[in-house]
Amino acid sequence: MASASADQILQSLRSDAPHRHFRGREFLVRKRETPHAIWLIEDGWAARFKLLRDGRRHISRFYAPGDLCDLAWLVTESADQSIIALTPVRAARLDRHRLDSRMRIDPAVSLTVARDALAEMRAQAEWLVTLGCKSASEKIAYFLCELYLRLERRGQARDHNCDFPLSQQDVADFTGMTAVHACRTLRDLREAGLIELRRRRLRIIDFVRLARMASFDRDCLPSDAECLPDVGAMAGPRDFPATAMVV
Amino acid sequence: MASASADQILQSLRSDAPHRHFRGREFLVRKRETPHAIWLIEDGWAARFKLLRDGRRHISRFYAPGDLCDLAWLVTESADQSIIALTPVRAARLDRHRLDSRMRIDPAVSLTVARDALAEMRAQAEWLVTLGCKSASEKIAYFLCELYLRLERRGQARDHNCDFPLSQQDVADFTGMTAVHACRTLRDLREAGLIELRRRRLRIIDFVRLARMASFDRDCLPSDAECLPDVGAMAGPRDFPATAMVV
DNA sequence: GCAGCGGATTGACGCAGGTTAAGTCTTGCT
DNA sequence: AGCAAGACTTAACCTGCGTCAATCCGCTGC
Repeated sequence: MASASADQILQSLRSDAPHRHFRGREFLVRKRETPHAIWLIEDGWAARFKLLRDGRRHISRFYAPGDLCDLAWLVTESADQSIIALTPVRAARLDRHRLDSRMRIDPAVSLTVARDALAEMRAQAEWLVTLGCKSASEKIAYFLCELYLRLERRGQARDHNCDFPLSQQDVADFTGMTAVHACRTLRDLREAGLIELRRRRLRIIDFVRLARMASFDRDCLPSDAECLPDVGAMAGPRDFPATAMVV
Repeated sequence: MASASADQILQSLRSDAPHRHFRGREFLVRKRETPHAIWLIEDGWAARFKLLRDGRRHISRFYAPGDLCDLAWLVTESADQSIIALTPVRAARLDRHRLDSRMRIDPAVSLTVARDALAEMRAQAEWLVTLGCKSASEKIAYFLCELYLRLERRGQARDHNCDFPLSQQDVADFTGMTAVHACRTLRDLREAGLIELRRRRLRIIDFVRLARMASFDRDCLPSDAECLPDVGAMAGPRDFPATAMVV
C-alpha cells in the first residue's frame, strides 16, 4: 500500500525526532529565514502567509495535525512565506539536510515526498480555481468542505463535525475577502441551514448541498453524475470548446 | 549541479519517446480521462483549466515549451482538470507507468520529480497570494513578470522580450477577471509605459517598476532591500504580529 | 460579579470590477 | 485582394464586496 508505506517512512523519519512546542502567535519560521527543520505538526494549527507592503495579508495554507510544514523548504535556501502558530502547537522536528540526503539514497523516501508534493499540488490547483472565479459564499463553502474532508480522512473528524480554531479574520485572509464580508457570508450559510459554527467547532449540517453550492469536485459526492455538463450555453471561437467537461 | 542532472534525467526519459502533434484547441487531456502519458511540451503553449456549471472557467496553469504536463497525473487515476492546446503543440510522450516504475527504482528520478513538484508548489503558493488579495493591475503585472522570467530562465526570452500567444480572454481566465477588464488593465499598463504588447509579442519596458507594482517577490529584483518592511501600521491582538516580514 | 479586551455582528455607503453592447482592428482563408 | 470570423477596444451602467463605524457578545482575570 502506497499510503501505508508512506506512513512508515514518516514514522521512520520521526522516530528519533525531538519535539518542540510553539505558543499561539509564535512563528515557526519567518520569511527570509533559512529553515533548518521541517516540522511534522502533531498537535495544533498553523498558517503560512504573506504580508504585503500596505498591510494586506494572505494565508496560502493552513496546517493541521499530521501536516508537514513545509516540504517546499527542501528546494529553497530561505522561506518565501512566514508560518505562524494559530493555536499552541507541538511538532516533531525533521532535520532538513538529513531528509534531503535520505531522499538521494532511498527512492522510497523521495517517492513519498514526490507523492505528497504532487497531491498537494492537485489540491492547490483546485483552490486556485476557487479563489480565481468563485463568489464569496462559494469560496467559504468550498473551504469548509475541503477542510472537513481533510480532517476526516485522518480520523480527526467524523459525523460532519470538526475542530475549527480559526477566527473569521483567518478565514477571510485565506479566502481573499474582508473579515466583515466573511462574517456576513458565514451568517448566510448558517441561515440557509448548511452549517453551524460556535465555540471553535464546525458542524456541517448538509454536506451535499454545501458541496454542490461550492462546486466542490470530489468522488465523495453521492451522485457524481449530477455535476455533469449542462453545457451548450458556451460557444464562440477563442472560447474553450463546449465539449470540455465541467466541474 | 542539481539542475544539470535534472536535465539529464529528462533527456534520458525522453530519449526514445515518440512525439505527437496537437492542433490549436485540441485537448491534451479531458477532465475525467485517465492520462496514460505525461507530455513534455517541446513547442507551443497549452493551458490547464476547469469549467464550472454556469460557464465560468478558470485557467490554473499555462504550459510553455519545456514544461511537463502534468506530473500530478502520477498520483491520480483521472485528470481533475482539462488541458487544451492554445497553439499548435509538439510534445514528447513519457509513459506514465514507466516513469512511475523508474521512480521506484532510481532515486535520481524520483528526486527530480520531487524537486520539480516542490518548486512548482512554491510558485503556485505565490500565485495564490496574488489571486487572493491583489488588484487587477497587480495581478496582471505579476503574471507578466513571472511569465517572462520563467521563459528567460530557459533561454526562450531575453532583453525583456518574449512570445505571448495568449488572447486577452486567456489572460483574464488566468488572473480571475473578465476579458473586458483585462483589456482595460493592459491598456493602463501600456499607457504607464510599463509594457508593449502586440502581435503576440510581449516587451516589458520597465521590469523593475512592473515588478514593484506587482509586489513581485524575487531576488532578481535589483534592490531587495527596497521591498522591506514599512510595517508599523499593523497591530491588534488576533492580527499577525507586525514583525512578520513583508513581501 | 464585574471590568476589560478581543472577536463577532450589523448598517450605511462607496468603488473596483462585472455586464452589456456597439463598434474597430487583425488574421486566416479562398 | 476581399471577406469573414475572431480578437480587441471603449463606453455606460450595475453590483458584490470593501470600508468605516458603532454595538454586542463571550471570555479571562481579579
